[in-house]
Amino acid sequence: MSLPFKELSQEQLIEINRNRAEITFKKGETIFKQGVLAGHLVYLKSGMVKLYRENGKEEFILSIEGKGKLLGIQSLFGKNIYPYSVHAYTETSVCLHDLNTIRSFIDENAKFSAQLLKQLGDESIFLYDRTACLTLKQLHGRFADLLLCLSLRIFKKKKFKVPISKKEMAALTNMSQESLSRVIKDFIGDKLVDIKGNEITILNYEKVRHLSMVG
Amino acid sequence: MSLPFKELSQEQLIEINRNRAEITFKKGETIFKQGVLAGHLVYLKSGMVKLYRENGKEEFILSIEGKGKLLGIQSLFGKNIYPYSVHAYTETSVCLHDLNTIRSFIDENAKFSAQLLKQLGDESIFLYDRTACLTLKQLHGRFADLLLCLSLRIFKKKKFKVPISKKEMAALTNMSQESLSRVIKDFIGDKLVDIKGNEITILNYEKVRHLSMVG
DNA sequence: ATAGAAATTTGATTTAAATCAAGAATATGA
DNA sequence: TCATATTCTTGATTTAAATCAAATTTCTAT
Repeated sequence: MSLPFKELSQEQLIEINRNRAEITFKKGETIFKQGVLAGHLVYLKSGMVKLYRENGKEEFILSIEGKGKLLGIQSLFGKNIYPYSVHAYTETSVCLHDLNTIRSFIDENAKFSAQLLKQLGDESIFLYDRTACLTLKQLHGRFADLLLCLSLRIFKKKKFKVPISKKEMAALTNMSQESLSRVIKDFIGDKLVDIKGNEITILNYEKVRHLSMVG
Repeated sequence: MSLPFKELSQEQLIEINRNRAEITFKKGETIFKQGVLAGHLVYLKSGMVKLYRENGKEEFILSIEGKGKLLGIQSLFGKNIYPYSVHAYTETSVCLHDLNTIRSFIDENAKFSAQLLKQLGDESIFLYDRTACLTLKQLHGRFADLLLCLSLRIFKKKKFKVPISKKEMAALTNMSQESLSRVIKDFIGDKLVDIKGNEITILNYEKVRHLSMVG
């Protein structure tokens, strides 16, 4: 259960259970699409997704998210549309919570509101760092950041299977596929990581973190 | 008065007036600094500021803001420190609102909370676009975006005096000073803008907008 | 297992933009 | 006012990374 929901009363929990739907998306499916009227707050129960912004034919990946993330808080008030699209990298289970029910909880339960504010605030701060990373760092620093994100934020392990292609990793770090290939070659050569198929093992956190720092 | 404050009751308005301070910062002063314990929500009454993130010796400008902006919402819950620094480009008047008073309003007034959530949500969406702009567009597109931002968001005029140096504009658009010089030369040559000293006039919105679109 | 397709790697070339270096313009101050 | 510093512009050069092109590996389906 996500933090905001921990603040709900018994009755509110009953209410929310009445107004929720559990859905499983298959790998590759779109969970929701930017610009569509927002009807639900989406809680990620399991799986891995990307949030991305579509401008014309270009797509810009905002973040990757896993279990526990709450999507769509931005659409509660103001323009009632989803500000980004969400794509399932893997099979992904979600709970859909009716936005009107959520709004009624904000009316009734200040601690719930406070937790939503905290989630949104944390999201902003995360995005500050991601933006700074993408604009100030160069190839090796950006890839180091991706490794740290996958290892620390998503999988919470030093060895993990990534469900995404190299092409997708290149998009995430905002570089070309070919550049990513070369960066990975360097990382393996320097014994920072081991990559076998889609399994990544981080061999030297210190050096990866250092590269992330210096850019 | 900022939108969230419009939702306050008579008593809450009295309460907030008891717990606020009006301060004027001089050009060049720091309004608050990233990492410092956050004590206030800061309302910009007038002036122009930049929000920037400091990582080591590098600085990354998140946004420029003017009259009406509410700063520090991210620090209400969770880590109680300011996530960015704020620098006054011009003389700037602010109202400082004690964070504990604000927190008590969230307890009491759901509409106030809703407005804060809206502000934070809008901020996220703004940042999505800024990040996409800085990473996907090239020099001319980024400068076009700066012009639109200054003209539409900050000054709300097509002719305005910018209180910042070219060097600062270069930092804002994440390019070198020299590149900015060349871009400006092109813009003037193509009659998109007229620049006399620190006074900018947008001559052709259509073309500026087009450059912003195509990158 | 094998052909064909798709993804990935590698090397060569190009390109956008940074840096370097010098000169011009503007501001500052005794 | 003139001298000095600072900011800004312009051209030449370098550099990081993209693109292009081809080869290699991996995946897929018959």
